Formats: sequence, C-alpha cells, structure tokens
Amino acid sequence: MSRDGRSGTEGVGPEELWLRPGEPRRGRRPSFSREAITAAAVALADAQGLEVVTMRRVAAEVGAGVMSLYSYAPDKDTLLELMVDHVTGELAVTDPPSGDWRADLKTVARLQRAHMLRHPWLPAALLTHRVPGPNTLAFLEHVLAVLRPSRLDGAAKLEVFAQLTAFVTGHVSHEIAQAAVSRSPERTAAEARYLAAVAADGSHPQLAEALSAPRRPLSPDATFTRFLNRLIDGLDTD
Amino acid sequence: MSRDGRSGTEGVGPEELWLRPGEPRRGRRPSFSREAITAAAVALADAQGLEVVTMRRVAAEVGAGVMSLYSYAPDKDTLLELMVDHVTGELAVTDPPSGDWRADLKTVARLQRAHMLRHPWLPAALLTHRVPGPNTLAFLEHVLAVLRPSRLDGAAKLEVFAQLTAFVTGHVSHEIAQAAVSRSPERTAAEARYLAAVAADGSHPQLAEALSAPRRPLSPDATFTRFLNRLIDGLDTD
DNA sequence: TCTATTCCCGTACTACGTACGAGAATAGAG
DNA sequence: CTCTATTCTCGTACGTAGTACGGGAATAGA
Repeated sequence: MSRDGRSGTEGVGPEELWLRPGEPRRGRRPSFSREAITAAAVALADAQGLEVVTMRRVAAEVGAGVMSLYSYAPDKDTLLELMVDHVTGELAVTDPPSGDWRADLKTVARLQRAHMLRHPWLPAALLTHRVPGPNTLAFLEHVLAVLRPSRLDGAAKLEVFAQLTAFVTGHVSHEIAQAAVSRSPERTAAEARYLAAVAADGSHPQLAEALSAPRRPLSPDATFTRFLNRLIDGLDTD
Repeated sequence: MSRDGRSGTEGVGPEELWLRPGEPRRGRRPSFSREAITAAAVALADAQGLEVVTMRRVAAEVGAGVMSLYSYAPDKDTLLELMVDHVTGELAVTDPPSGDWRADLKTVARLQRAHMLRHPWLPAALLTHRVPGPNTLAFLEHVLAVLRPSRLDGAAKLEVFAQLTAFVTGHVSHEIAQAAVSRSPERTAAEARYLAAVAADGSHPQLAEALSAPRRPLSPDATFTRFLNRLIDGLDTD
C-alpha cells in the first residue's frame, strides 16, 4: 500500500485523499513530499501552462523518478486536485467580515479574480468537479461567514458561493483567452483583418456598425467590477 | 498543398480557415468533406465526451484513414474550432428582436444554456480563444440586433455579448460538473460523508450550520434564471 | 497519352499516463 | 546484530495520443 490510503478498485474518494494523516511509522522514509511535488507542479503550470505539467516533467523538477510520484498521488488527475487546493491556500483571509456582506462579497470576488489571473490554468482545472480540500473549505467557511448577515438560508448561501465562483471563472476564462490573443500582434492583426473582411461584405450590418465605433479600450478591470456589482447588488432582493 | 489554404510556418489564421471557398478544380476528388468529419466529431463528443474525440476515432467513424483528416483540418485544435462553429449553427435565430431588448437578451442566454447542456463539451472547448466562424458570427449579429434599442455603444454591445457568454459558460460548467457527480450515487455519498466529517469536527461552524439546513433542492433552472435576471436588469443603468 | 495536381493513408516517431515488479531503505522482533 | 515485514524508489515496458513523411492512386488539362 502506498502513501495515500488508496486501496480498492474505484478512484480515490475524498476521504482517502484529504482526511487521516499518515500513520506509517515503519519502512523506508519518504524522500519527497506531497507538498513539494504539488508546489513544483504549480510552479510549472504558473510559468508555462498546464500542458507542460506532465508526470515526467514534474518528477524531473523535484528530482524524483517518474514513478515515484505515484506514491504521493494515485494519478495525474489527483495531482491536479492537489494543485487546485494548494493555490487556494493563497485565498486565506483573516480579516473578519465587516458586516456589509455585499461589500465583503465583492472583495471576495475581486480576490478570486486576481487569484485566477495569477494562476491562469485554474479555470481549466476547475472545469471538472473537484472535492473541496482543506484550503478550499477554509475559503468557503470565510465566504459563509461573510454571508451571515444576509437573509439567505444555508442552501442559498452555498448556491451563492458556487454561482459567484462560476461567474468569476467564466469572466476570467474570457479575460485570459483575450489576453493570449493580444499578446501576439500577429494574431491580433489577423483577427482584425478577418473581422474587417466579414464586416465589409455587407452580410453583417450590425457587426459592421459596432466595429466602426471608435473602439475605446474598456479595461477588463472596470468591466468585471461593473458586472459584478450588477450581480451582487441584486442578491437578496425579491 | 492541402484542401485548406495552410501554407506558412505559423498556425492557420482565421482568413485561411474561414474565408475563400475551394478553387481546386484539378487532381483527385475529395472522398470526404469537412462537414462530414466535423459532424462525426461532434456526434462523438456529444455521445461520449471530448476525450473520445481522437483523430483515429473520428477517422474510423467517417471511414477514412487517420492521416486523411489532415487534408480537411491542419490539426486537432482546428478540428475543435470547426466543431464549435458547427454546433453554433443550432443557435440560428430567425425571429426578429421584439424591441424589448432585455427580454430578448434573456431569451438568448437561455438558448445558450440549453445549447451548452446539449453539448456538454462546449464549455471546455470555449476555454481557449476561438475566432468566430460563420455560424458564430451570425449569432453575434443577432445579439447585436437585439441590443440595437439599448443605449449601449458598439464596444459596449460587443462587451455585453462576451460577458453574457462568459457568464453562461461559467454557470453551465458548474451545472455540468454537479450533474456528473449526481449521476454517481457512489460519489455523491462519499462526498456527503466527507463533508459531514469535516463539519462534525467543529473547525467549520458556518459550513456545519449551512449543511444542517433542510437542503431543499434548488433547481438549476431557477437558479440560472435568478442570476441572469440580476445581471441583465442592471445593464444600461448607470 | 502524358504530366501536373490533388488527395489517400501506411509507416513511424515522439511523448504521454501508468502497470509491474525488482531492489533499497527502514523499524521492530528475536 | 540479524531477520523480516513494511514502505518507498524507479527502470522498464505497454498502450494510446498527435502528426511528419512520402509513396501511391486518382483526376484534369495539355
């Protein structure tokens, strides 16, 4: 049996993964640690994107043989799960809620956005359902505390948390994709030429008109805040 | 040179991919078609998820050799792009805008949600930036027409379109992930046990309280509508 | 009929996730 | 100290990806 509590034939359950620390006080001592491996994987993803996070690459980064990783996580998907919870640790908030839960919620959302922009692989990693690890639970706990003064019941609070995260994820995904294009003048120009060509042939009058406007910049930051305000200010009011 | 206009060393640009039809009136006649290949890939993804959409599998489905696909799309990523635009064809709306642009916009969003639920691989495919193909452009054109009566300027209209899509994508991603868990009683039970254990140890009082509530169902449909209304009703008002 | 062009696709290369199992290190029992 | 059970390490190897390459088949105009 390996370091995690994996045993049966089905995938690792949240209980095996997150609960019960290690009791093995015999046999060879581990040369690495889940922490170190996870951190290395996160560093890789931050620097070069999720696609370079391969078992071989992570192992090399840590100085381990490839197969050694499997003593710390049963498969790559689980490693991703560990990565997500790892970075969620950065969202730890110690300030107690101010009492103005709407303002606090906006702060939370802004934190999440900044967080995802710092770890641009997060939206993709969050696409498939993840069981909340300790850091994610701590963050959830904080959001629930923020929502305490609201009139929402338990289920609604959890729903607000999920929806807010979904909103931020959707927004940031788009923001990141956009930024990726902007980073390449080549692609930006090609896309502009393409859209201009489409607008020019007369079949898309509305698009032509929208594109002909002066095209002021519209900072992503301001846009995010605007939509966020819409969403939150209406919460609790029906 | 192959069927698409690919030539240089950089990736396919939108112009090569979407504009100019085929002029090749010589040489062997194509045995397949971009349409058929794309449709087969979509059918696969709909039925069994994006991960079974491999070049080998699609080729087999169509009755082609694997490498033949590369005459119709320069790489797998482009095939994904074709798939996205292909299904976006289903979003073609012929009804003219009613004049109540908020109501129309809500209709559009509901259409998008239904669409993504029917093609659950869409959120993942939309994560990386896609240049809008003809069907996507037609849909965009419709949304812009819907927004005509609003006071928003061109850039703002485009922004609303992007944000709305991002919102729906975020929401549906979460909805799909949730549904995936619910489909397995095994996983659902494991997760419930895990959360109960976490709540029981006293370190997460807010979570414990939220979980102790009667847990009424909260249909995803109603939740979506509620948040959507928040977002749209506030649009144009500042 | 010849030739240029276009498409078809078998072979093969690299890179991935990971199953298997042999060997190394360690802790307790005798 | 020695023996043994346990735990971790990792080389090898298998199956499956995406796709580069290039030879052969089909077609259209000369």
